[in-house]
Amino acid sequence: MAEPIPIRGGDAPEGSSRPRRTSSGPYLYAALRDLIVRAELAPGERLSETELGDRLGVSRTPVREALGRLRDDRLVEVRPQIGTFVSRISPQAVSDAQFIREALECTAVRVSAELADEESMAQIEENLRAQERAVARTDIDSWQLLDDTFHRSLCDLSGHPAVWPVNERAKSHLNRLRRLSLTMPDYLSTMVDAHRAVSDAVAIHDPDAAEVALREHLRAVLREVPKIREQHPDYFEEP
Amino acid sequence: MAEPIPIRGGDAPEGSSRPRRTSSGPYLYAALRDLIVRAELAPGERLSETELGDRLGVSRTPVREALGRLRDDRLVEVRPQIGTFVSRISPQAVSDAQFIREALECTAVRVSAELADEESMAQIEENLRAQERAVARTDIDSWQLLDDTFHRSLCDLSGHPAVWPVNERAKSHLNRLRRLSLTMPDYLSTMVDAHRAVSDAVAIHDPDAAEVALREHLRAVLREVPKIREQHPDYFEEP
DNA sequence: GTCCGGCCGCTTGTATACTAGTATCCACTG
DNA sequence: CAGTGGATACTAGTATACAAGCGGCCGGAC
Repeated sequence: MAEPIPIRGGDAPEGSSRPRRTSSGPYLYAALRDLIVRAELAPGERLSETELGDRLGVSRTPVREALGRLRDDRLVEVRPQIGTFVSRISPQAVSDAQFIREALECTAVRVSAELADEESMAQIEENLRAQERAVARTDIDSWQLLDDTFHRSLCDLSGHPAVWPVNERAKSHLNRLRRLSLTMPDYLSTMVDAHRAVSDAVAIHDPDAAEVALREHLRAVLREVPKIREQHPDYFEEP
Repeated sequence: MAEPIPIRGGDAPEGSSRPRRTSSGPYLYAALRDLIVRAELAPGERLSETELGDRLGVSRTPVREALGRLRDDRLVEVRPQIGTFVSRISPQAVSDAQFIREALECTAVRVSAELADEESMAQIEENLRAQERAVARTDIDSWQLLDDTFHRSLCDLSGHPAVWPVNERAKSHLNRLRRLSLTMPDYLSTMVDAHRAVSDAVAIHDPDAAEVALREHLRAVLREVPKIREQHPDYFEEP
């Protein structure tokens, strides 16, 4: 790994005086999680608290705070006196994450289908059009952000804002898989079609159809697992 | 609050040499969460990292680790340069927690109803009998532990061990409510009856009945909210 | 050549020192 | 007497020093 600070999206723009009074923990957590999900920190890779601190321009303390949260997410494994390692992809963890995501999002979308109002649906429609534009120019990064916003909007529509953060933390394992499978050609447009199916069902206040469409869509990622495992066998756990 | 270490279940029994090499963070987290759920640390109460460290016999560092996790759970609110406070009960947070719990446990119990085997059901049956004994002698503490085990067993039966930790973290807000409402007389036996209804439905592999029974059971706690709010108005948020 | 043992460098966990920002209280001013 | 400004005693965030354990490496013995 290189030396400087490879944090995505640019680091603190406001001057170089690093010592803010607001905790940098959440920032580091998001940055490291993103690096892990993008496999820029590869599964199995060893992480050094001191080295991460140096590269990120902070001391071990906030780094440890971020690593602690990543450990709660099971994205890293901390072995005392030995080291901290990026978790390998565990089929069980992926299955569990899928279960949690389906349970939360599908339950939420049922409520959302009942509560959906014109304004929210207009926003979601706008998001869908932006997805189509991103797909047209094969802009995977933009699409992935829009995808996240889409799912989050549907979830928030249920009126339970605390659900998404929980879902997002559980979802990391799936994101990591998806990140490795996004090379497929027709993958993106298929996804957008599925999104529109869910959106349409919500718009006409049909909870059953929305749930079915969403569940089907969510399971698409799982079907990529065997291919990915074949491409990157060292990214997976032994058993 | 008193001076010494009021940690429930006794503190480290092995000698007094505190500096183990295994992190005490999870231990402190569980201990503090328990104190908050039991309202021994009252909603709105100010927590001092230094004082907690002194009372628990550790320095600020592991205390901060535990408080960070509690902050993720929204059980404490950290205001930089001001202080750390036990979160007041937020109706929105309770509603969100209820949503998450219903989504996870009800989805899990459907799978569990399909997978249930003789041995697991025998264990659950044993747990139910223990619950009845605990209720018979009005042993609330024991019952609450058994109740937790019951729900966890049903959840784990689904074959997704990672679900319960997520559910448990989200569930804290509900536990705090329940802790305040457990004074009701017939409450306990009603609960055990509801448990048995769920268990029976799972035993005969009836996902629909199991889900309905569980959902109904889970919503029982919510009905206590108005009473509790009347008894402890200062435990709740302003709006 | 092979195997065993001790040293050394690394790791995480913990304690402590330091920084900067907030609120409170009290003295001083109008 | 009322109101305001500043010293002060806190707070959390961060950096750093220290403790203790594990693993690899190297040298020596057989």
